[in-house]
Amino acid sequence: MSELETPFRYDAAFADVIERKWQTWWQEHDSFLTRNPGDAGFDVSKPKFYVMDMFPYPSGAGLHVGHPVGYIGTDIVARAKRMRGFNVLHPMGWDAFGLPAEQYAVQTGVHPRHTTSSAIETFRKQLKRFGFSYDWSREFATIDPEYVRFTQWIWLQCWNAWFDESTGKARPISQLTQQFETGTRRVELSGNITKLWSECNASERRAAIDNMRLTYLGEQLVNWCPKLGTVLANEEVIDGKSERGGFPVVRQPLKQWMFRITKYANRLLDDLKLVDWPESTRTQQSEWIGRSQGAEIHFTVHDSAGATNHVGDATPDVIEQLSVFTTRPDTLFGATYMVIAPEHPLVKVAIERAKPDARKEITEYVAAARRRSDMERQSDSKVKTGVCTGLFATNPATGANIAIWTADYVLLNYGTGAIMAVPAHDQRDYEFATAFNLPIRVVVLPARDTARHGTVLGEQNSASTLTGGAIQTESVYGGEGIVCASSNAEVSFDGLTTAVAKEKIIEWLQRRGIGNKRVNFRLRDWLFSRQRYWGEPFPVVFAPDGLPYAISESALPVRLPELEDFKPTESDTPRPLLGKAVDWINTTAGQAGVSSADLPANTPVRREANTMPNWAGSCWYYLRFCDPKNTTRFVSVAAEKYWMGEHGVDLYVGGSEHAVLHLLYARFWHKVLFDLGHVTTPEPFAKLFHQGMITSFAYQRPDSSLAPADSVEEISDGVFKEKSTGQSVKQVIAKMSKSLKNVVNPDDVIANFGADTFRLYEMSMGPLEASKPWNTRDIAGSFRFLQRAWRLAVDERTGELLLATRPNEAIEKLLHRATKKVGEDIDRLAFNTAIATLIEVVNAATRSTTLTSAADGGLTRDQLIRFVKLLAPFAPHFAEEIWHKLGCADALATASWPTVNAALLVDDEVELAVQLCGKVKMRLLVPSSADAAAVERMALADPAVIEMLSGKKPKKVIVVPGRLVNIVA
RNA sequence: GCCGGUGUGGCGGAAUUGGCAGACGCGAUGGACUCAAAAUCCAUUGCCCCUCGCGGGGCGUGAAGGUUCGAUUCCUUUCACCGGCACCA
Repeated sequence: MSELETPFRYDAAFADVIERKWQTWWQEHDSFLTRNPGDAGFDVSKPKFYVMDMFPYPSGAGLHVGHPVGYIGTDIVARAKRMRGFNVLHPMGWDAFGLPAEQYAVQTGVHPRHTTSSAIETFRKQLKRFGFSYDWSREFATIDPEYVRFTQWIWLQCWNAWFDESTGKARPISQLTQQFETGTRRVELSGNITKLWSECNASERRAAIDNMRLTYLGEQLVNWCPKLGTVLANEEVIDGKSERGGFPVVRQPLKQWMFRITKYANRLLDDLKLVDWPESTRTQQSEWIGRSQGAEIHFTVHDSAGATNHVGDATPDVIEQLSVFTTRPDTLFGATYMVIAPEHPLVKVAIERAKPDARKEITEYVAAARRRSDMERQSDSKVKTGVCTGLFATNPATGANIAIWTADYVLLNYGTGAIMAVPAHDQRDYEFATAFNLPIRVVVLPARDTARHGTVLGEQNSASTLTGGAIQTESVYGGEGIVCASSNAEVSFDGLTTAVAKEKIIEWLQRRGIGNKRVNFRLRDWLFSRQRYWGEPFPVVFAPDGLPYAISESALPVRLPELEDFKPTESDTPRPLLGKAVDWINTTAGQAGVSSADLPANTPVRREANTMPNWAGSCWYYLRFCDPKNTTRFVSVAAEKYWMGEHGVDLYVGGSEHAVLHLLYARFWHKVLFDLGHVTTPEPFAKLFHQGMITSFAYQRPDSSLAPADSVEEISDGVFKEKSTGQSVKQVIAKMSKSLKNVVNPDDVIANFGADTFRLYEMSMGPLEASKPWNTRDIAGSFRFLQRAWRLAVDERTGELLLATRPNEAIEKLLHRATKKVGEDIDRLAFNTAIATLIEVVNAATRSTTLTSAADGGLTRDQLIRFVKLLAPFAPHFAEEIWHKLGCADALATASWPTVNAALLVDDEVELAVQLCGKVKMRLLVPSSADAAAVERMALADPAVIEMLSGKKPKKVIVVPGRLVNIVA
């Protein structure tokens, strides 16, 4: 009945109609088509703004309410920037290679291409329903052959480049060859031998070059599951068994492509200061890179525990050298034993030399350590395990004979895979030493305890009393201080501060030729091979001699072969799935596209059967968006220069889970491209922002297990009971998950309220960066706001505009304030407060309107135009509908943002709080022009203030103009 | 264990640079309109106390201290929750 009376009411069905109408209209009018420099209609005079989302991996499950959070945020920014006169690049695409599609193919036989393209269809359709202002003409997926072609091209750029340490930059391999040929650089062979290029044979020359390329073949341990026939990620391995199926997993070496990202460690670290990123993300990256300064020290290893207590005394049989990296060379005199990683080559030597019992013990320990995943080895930090190798080393400072142990708390891939253990000054070494009764020697005293002397402590950690004073060793002193007990016949470092001692000891080590200064990074080279089907093939083949040859650029892209069956085969040795494509693997150099200058065309070759990881496609997609249709270059020079500008992408929004890997890998590729002159900015992303997670309510039972949302009912406000048992449960916040039945589908929400309401709701939930619980009950607030705004502007009975004939002064002021506030809030991505401001405008204007005299209240035509512009970035369909009702023919998208009249931002009078000793007692109206002295006079003259003071003399009066007066009496 | 983050009404949150704590929304309560309901509009809504009422007072931003005329904001200690993760030598 009411629907008959108000056919133009803003309800879900009406929202659906206008939203689809304007989405079609925008598409037909190319409203969001972005022109590149050189295109017809490109406006050179406008500044650029490149705002981008982290593109999604389209999963079969479709969009989740968490996906749009960031997309709505960037869309608001994109729309506001357009209205402020920027050329805006706002693209969307698909990260489309990935494991889920391949696993689905294993189960069903459906080709990943089909799974992926139907998931893309779903995602695109769902995203389009939100009315995002993407330039859909730039859409692409990382699986598109033209995109793969340039992903492979970038890999070839790395193949054809080397890192020149002298300039700290990548350069083309041709320049390296030139240096060799002219003799400016000698060829380094193993064992510190160098040769001239002319003295080298062909294979030495080839090795010299291959050893310098940014991408190289390296042997790496992988978690191979013979039964599943696949390599597993660390997280997929539990207790040495596969997560799926519980089959045994072995760590096996495998030759794979690597990137020399470590060459860029310094630049990746230093350039973090060039970008406007969240501090926490920059910290995470810099900790991941993990630069630490210290020394490398070489110890001599022998297999006798023979007494060699003095420097230069008896020289036992020296077997090997053992190098360690330490950040605390100043504690060398305190090194009372050494530990090597179970995978360290020296362990093999120890096993060979050990007696049968010991040999068994060591072998078993190493085997056990190898079975444990990295995660496991690193998580239980309390219990230290290890075995003595039977080998000994000489501490070069004390001359002492110290035992070499192996323990899994030392990792092979950090530093040299070996440490000198200083139990008095390192927590882990201390725990290990006390567990195995190893000696502890104090060599650093906190600065204020310099009167004490250090010496070798007893075996136990219990307060060891020493001559000259007690040094408590229940607590390890890991800080800096004053060196003690650090003298030998040659030198003394006693009394020096930690910083000075470090320098002096390194000098001494260098003089003796047994150590040097070294910077170490935690960052490791990037393993870039996967034994999967659904990834980019490498543009490389192997000749009969086993050496790799690059496929020439003109032969790109290398396409994946068709496969019928995606099931991996059981195997004891790791092998890539693509090995099944026998006909594809075996080809000739000519067919594969290797230049005949490198290999004769009829040479039989084998294709690389590994594929690239998921990261490859996401490493450079922001560049492709600048010029996605280019068939001759990965991006045109002009488009890259214009859209990337001086600092790169102006705003990049995505989840903080990508804080390290994706964002570090993309920076690395970008820097390589920068060094080779293909891009113009040193960094890809100027400003980064992480949107928060959308969580959901979950219900916790008294035993803290969680009950599915659909099994719980709300008895009264905030009181929940489980339906089946009647047990009361507590409402808590949890991640959305299928098992908890608390996943919200955005399609349902849009069907019930419309896309504009959805956008407003997600943006008003709280700060964009915060994680927030979805609460369906609250959506009504955003919906009612739009309904109220609609009624303010439009007669629900007739559909005609309701316009005031004269402006209300208070509303005019409010509108100017709102214009300023909304603009500023969009700039700082504070959309929740911007929306609150818009609500205030509507509420104020609504209140001044009575139902019968519309013409006197509400907004004037001019005010409504401005209001609709402010609302447009948030609720674009709604705004566009009213905009066109107002008689405007062009798209609201490019209308100009309203200007603020500064004069209307100030009031004649302001209300100040009057405080007595910091407590608000009353309020006082003063002219806003009054200065501090005048305000003080007025306040003290106010009768209420005089009464409040009751004769007391004010000691001090603080006036904060426009805010408050504080009288201290 | 370490690092990072967050704690503000019944709920989501606001307070941008040390200056009136609780904007805005949800929920709740009362009223108007209606035969009635929905919708809408109006009012109230941090907690506690005094008061028939008008009013008035106290407490209050996880907890305890500190700095300051003044602290949600700065400092110290501490608790809880969330996220990440390394035994990094």
